[in-house]
Amino acid sequence: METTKEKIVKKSAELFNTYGYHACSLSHIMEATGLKKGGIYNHFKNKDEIAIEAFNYNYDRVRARFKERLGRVNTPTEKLVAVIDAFVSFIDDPIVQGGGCPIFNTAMDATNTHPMLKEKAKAGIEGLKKYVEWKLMEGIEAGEFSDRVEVKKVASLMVATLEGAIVMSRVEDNNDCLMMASDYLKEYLFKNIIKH
Amino acid sequence: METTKEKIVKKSAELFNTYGYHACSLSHIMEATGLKKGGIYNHFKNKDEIAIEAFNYNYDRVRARFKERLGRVNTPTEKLVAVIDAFVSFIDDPIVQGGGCPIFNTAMDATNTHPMLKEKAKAGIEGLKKYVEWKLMEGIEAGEFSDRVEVKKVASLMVATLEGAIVMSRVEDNNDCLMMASDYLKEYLFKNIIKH
DNA sequence: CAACCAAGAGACCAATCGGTCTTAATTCAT
DNA sequence: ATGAATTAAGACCGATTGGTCTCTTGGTTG
Repeated sequence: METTKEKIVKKSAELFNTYGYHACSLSHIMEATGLKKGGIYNHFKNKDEIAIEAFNYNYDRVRARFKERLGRVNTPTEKLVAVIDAFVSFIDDPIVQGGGCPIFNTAMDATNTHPMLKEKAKAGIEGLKKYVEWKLMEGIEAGEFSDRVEVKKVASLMVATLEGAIVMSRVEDNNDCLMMASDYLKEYLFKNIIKH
Repeated sequence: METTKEKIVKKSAELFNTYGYHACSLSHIMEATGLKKGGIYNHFKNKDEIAIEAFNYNYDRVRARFKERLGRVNTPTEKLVAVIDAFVSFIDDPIVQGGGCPIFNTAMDATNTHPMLKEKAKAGIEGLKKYVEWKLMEGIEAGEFSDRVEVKKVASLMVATLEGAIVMSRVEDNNDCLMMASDYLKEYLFKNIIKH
């Protein structure tokens, strides 16, 4: 069974990701959880604390999604393709509910307005990049990828492209942009990363 | 001389771009303009109207930036490179003040919270893509670019990559990500778009 | 010079914000 | 079974939100 606190974190995580920190008020959280002020502030000392835990929850979910997808496949090439597909999967994630990538959303929402949250988002994006870098390195070490691959550059590019495409697909109300980015990156992968 | 209304629009445009619609209150606008409520609501009927005009102002500035940069060069190849450089220039634009691309920012800020503004941002991003598509077509017609270039796909990819990289550079407090994206896209341009 | 008019100050408003605290009810341990 | 501790309700708080309205002021025009 899910505790009350877990329910608050989960619902808030959805709300913060959909509307952003500043557009999501305590009344929204109260309505979504069916609780009143007392029931919420019994578990958290303020809104910031909810936001932080909500971000952690979302971040853990993102990581879990990657882990799950990468667990299904074996070779470095398959794993990199799975990374791309994991990003794509955020567009119609039933939990994320058309909200896009929670890490990137938080980054944008908090950059100039919420230092604590911004640092968390920054670390999150850094984590995402490291994850891709790691998979690239594995491929190089396994001899499957060219050792001339600029690991940091490619990882940075992949994350930027996919995150940008997620946002664009969201604002355009269709998946075209994200699918094109995904196709393109896979093409790039086979042409420029994988040894032949 | 700048009218009071122009001053309000300009200052608000900066504030909205830096903090987002929901994190920017009328008090912020009052402080930035040195005006009181009466002075502001004498020119606008509500906050939304200010936001819309501020967006238009920012959008016009983005377009002007592109036009200016593209006006300096002549060949299709140079023009495409100039498009990339124009995107890059948003990272340290003195007016944008580390706020990134106003169109993309508005898109993220408004997508699930402000339908009117979202539509404007959507149209703005569409406009950006069309602009790049246009420059690609010019290059193809001039015989300078390969006619096998998938115009829509490349334009979408370029915008997504650069916009994503701008956000990432902003949250990481350095230009690395954006510069890598810029380098990469230029490389891609010379390898896969330009005829040899 | 007088009349007028647009511009801006700032008091005022209801609604909402995040947050506190008391109180009632429930659960838990003894 | 009883006492203690946890849980949530909801009244309440000051600050701030977007927005209205009245009044003063400074310039323009007849």
